[in-house]
Amino acid sequence: MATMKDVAREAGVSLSTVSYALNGTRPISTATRAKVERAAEKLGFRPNALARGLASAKSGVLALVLPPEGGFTATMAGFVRGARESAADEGFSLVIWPFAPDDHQRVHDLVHQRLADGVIVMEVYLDDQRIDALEESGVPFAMIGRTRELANRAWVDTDFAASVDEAVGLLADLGHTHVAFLSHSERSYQLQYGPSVRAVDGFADSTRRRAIVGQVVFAEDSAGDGRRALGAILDADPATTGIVAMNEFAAIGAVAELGRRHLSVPGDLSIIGVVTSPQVSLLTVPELTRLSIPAEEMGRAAVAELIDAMAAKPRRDRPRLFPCVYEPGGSMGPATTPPLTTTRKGTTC
Amino acid sequence: MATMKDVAREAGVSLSTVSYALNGTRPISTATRAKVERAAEKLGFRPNALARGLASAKSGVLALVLPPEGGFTATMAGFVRGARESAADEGFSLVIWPFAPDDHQRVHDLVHQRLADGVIVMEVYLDDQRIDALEESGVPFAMIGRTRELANRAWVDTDFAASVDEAVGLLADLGHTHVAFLSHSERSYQLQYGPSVRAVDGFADSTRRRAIVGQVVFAEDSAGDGRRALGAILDADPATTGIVAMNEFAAIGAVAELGRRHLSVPGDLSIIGVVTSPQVSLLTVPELTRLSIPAEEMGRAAVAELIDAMAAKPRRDRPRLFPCVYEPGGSMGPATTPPLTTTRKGTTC
DNA sequence: CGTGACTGTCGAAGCGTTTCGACGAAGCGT
DNA sequence: ACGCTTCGTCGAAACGCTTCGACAGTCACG
Repeated sequence: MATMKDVAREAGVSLSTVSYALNGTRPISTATRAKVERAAEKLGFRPNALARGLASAKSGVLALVLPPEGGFTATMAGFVRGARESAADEGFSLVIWPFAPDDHQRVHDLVHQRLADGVIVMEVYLDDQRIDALEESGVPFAMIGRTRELANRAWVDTDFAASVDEAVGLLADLGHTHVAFLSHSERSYQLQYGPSVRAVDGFADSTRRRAIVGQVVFAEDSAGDGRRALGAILDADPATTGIVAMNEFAAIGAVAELGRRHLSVPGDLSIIGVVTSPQVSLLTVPELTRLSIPAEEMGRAAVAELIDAMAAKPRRDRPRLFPCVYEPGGSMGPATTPPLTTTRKGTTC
Repeated sequence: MATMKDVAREAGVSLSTVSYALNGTRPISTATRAKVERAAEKLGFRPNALARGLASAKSGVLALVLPPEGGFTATMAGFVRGARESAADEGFSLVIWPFAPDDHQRVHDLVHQRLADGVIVMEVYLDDQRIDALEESGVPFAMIGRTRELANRAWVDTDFAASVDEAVGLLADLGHTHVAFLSHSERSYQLQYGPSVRAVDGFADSTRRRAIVGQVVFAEDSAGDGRRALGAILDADPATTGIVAMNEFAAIGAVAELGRRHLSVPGDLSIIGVVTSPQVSLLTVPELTRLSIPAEEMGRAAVAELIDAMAAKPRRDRPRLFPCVYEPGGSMGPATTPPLTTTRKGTTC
């Protein structure tokens, strides 16, 4: 491994000149810079990140904290891609730290060991002690998602209310008047998981404004519970012709259950996924019509917010609330009139 | 941030003594060690990882290289959990680097910048230039998966042949004589993606030995193509009563298609997943009976292999080929005799 | 009681960068 | 032709830790 000293000798200049030439920290004549660059190239010089970090008190690394439990969805992969790209543009490298949500101690440690200059935190709850802890210990951070209190915190988030409202609107335009919302678990709502709360509340609001008969059904993230949930929906309101599904795993079960009941999608019932990852929609037939999270864009934005926060300069004004993107599938159609209540009754029992 | 100098002053000993006391690098009297530890505790001392890394020429970090495309499955999450755990036991922290498979240049750079002492690489192909490149540039690494040539490389892998054979055996024991293998895409096979090749070849071998009529069907990783594949299977051999499914996404479609054809699982057809992640089996009803990858265990083993490789000491002897673990679901039953050829014919057209 | 082998501790020299202050050499206006 | 900036470069001091060599004490042994 060649060091800067080697480069300096090779180029016939001093150590500091090499540093200035390579980083552009101070003006250097074109001739000298060329010499230095040639020498560095020739020796295959790679700056030692540790030494650089030690001297400059910054590591050039941004960390994305991700709970290692329960896999990571295509959406998260999108965040990562976007964040990595944008971090690279700004001269940072992005790493992922696999920590459980409540492991803020470890995050704190690693940051204070200078293994990262700032962190991006995902899966944020409305009231999140992790965030409080990070803030208190002075770790620069940005959230994907947001806490209830936002005072000066850096964040980006999906616009759940708008997305759910758009989904309800699309169904309404097709003549649906009885619509159900297939939510994540009731537990996630009670724990004040931001997306759950905001989407459920947004749905209630949207249906009220649009004078649509709405119901919310909670389900675990599994196909099995999706089947059960579908039964619950039809039992509660047999006139239901549209489903807005945020719980994509349950949605798969719901579609399967419709098939079992000889109800067709979208002939008898329309389903639209909201805040879903594109990949999961491939797991139903027909492919789910959906409003997907603009994950890469959000990842990029999160890095921008973080960098502004680290610089402690006032944030540049840019969007941080992202509406979902409409992606057509085959699961939406006009409402059946009159609702096939009889057929359903027949198959339900 | 307190430094070691502060701790030394507080404890009334020299800098080096603090280092020895905290790291156990040299014998230190119990009294002194206690003093130092108390001082460190009182000041909330955290060693600066960069300085430590710079001085000792090791960073204390292991990196898991993971392609950020296409999400990451519950299986990968398992690798990460296991690897993290075992890394922590050995005094390393584990980070994830989101790099495309062919980005070995970046891996090389980061390692030579001393941002990690070694890397674990996943998703290895039988002939993999990435691995060649890593080896050539002297980066200590271990593979989850394995190349064709293994000369002295560190690896752990799933025992595909054994797992597929076990699945075939389970079906055979239930009386199934016509069994299909639902594989990943033909492209992955042609590109010599290790798991695809080993599983397909293993299936051919197993059916031959067991005198079972076997067929291999390739499918893309989507439910839609799984439906198509199911049709292809029944067209090619209407007597098929068992399916060994390695392609879990396609398996979901296949199950759905069976439902559409009024064929029941496991009444008419049995399906067993092999080398699957537990999570996906929740996406079918009935839940898929499966042989799952012992992901956490493999993650742990990979770290052990890597650490041996870094130390350049001969590897301790331990298993590195892991059979899958049987997890009962509801998708296996005795073979129907005689096969319901007629029913099938009726619904197929 | 001297000798050698440990023990426990210290001081200092790195590790490979960044960055501050200094200092000649030009270039400018007057 | 004179001082005054500005430009380009250098030397040296950090950054916070590890680790080598040295050196007093201790202890057991013959």
